[in-house]
Amino acid sequence: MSKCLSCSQAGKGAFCKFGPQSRAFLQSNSLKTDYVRGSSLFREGDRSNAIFLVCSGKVKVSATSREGRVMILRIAQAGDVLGMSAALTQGDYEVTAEALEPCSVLVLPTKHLMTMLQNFGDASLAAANVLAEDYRAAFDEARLISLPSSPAGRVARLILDWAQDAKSRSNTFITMSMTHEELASMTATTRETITRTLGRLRKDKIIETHGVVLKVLQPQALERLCAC
Amino acid sequence: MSKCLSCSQAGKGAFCKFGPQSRAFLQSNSLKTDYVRGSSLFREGDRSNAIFLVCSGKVKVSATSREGRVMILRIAQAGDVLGMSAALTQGDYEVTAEALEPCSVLVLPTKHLMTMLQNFGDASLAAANVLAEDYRAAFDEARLISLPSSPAGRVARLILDWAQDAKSRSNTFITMSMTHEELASMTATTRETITRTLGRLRKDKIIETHGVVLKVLQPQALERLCAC
DNA sequence: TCGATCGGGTGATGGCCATCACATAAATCG
DNA sequence: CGATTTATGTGATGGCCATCACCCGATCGA
Repeated sequence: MSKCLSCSQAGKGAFCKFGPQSRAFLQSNSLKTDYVRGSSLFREGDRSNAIFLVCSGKVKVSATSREGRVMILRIAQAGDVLGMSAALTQGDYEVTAEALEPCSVLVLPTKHLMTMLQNFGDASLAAANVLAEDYRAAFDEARLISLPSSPAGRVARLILDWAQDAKSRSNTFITMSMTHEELASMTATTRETITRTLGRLRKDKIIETHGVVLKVLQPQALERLCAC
Repeated sequence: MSKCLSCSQAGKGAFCKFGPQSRAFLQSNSLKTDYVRGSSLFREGDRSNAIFLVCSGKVKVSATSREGRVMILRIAQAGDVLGMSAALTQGDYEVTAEALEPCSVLVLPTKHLMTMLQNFGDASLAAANVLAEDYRAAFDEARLISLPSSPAGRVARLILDWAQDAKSRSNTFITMSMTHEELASMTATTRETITRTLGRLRKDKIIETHGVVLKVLQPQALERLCAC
């Protein structure tokens, strides 16, 4: 299996599986850029001019209200592509992408993206897959927020999603390297509620935490809490 | 300008602007189907086997929790395409699509969709645009629910979105043909809260309603309420 | 025409959680 | 190492809203 252009790993991302032609095109028309922790790849409202292929590091994708309330949509990792929707519709970025750790990113300007999509079939298929993933992420977020009736339920839902994710990597532990503040932004609640909810789950022996490691003791209890 | 295959209007949907070849392919491989009010085009969890091009009528797109809590993602109309994401990823439908009025729909089986995407460039571009729209709808929904801190704020946000939409059609009125129950499902709140919130907005002379017609008197007041 | 159903309006109540305030722990940095 | 920032924990309080209960009017179907 061919390796991803720069992830230097057999990437699972849609843009990691290009054939020789599209790969060469991507390589010669994109610019590898490094971002330090805290810097922005692009910001909500900026005119879109490129797509971003994450090669290493973690990128926080979020949207902000005028009041400063933040909604975290997802955490992108190696293999993920950011800014596709805005590039295709020639509009503004609808979200802000910010490096959570030092990141290495391939930046492909929109005009080259367009050329690539027109000339290489595998590239347009990959683009469609990227969009489908973006859609799923947004849909899952909407579902996470809408369906559970209470903040506590949303936290339970989030933990269950993580557990699912961990299990898919045959891992019994969840490594949660996010602050309570960030968790609050993902579940449309406040930091204090996150602290209290996690505390209560611990007290009730439903979860167990050791530093960043989180273990679910009673999945059914979480299911009951979120009820969705 | 060529007319949409079956909308019989200069459709604005991505699939309404096909060239002669892709149009002919679509026509000969899809099945025009009518749905009565209340019937389902497809249901959440069903195996995806086709995409649906709405030619006339309105279709409610929603997701449901096990408890029966409903999240309405959007109301699709003529020109909209449903089920694209599930078809492309060969997965299950993640939402339920239900006819709100008698609907006429073109049903294109997934295998023919795939053939079409591989053979016609304009079709794959259109598919990408459909996905981008789906993404925006889900994102907007997540944003609507996440960012305003209170149910009342979300209702205000929803009305503002409608006003925006109406203004883009140079219309000073909003025609709101949805029940309070449905509004509640769109804003993650309850019917009673919708009734009370609208009542209060009326009392405060912020909005005015006459039957299904709604008029915004003080947009700034709504902005202040939702604060996003 | 008359139930039956549905959409809408309203009161009472109680719990949850947002907000404010402050205290501690941990990490970062000079 | 001290000092400052960041992350977390916790109490008190009050308001909003989910829930339950009921009523009314309109619409629909037989």
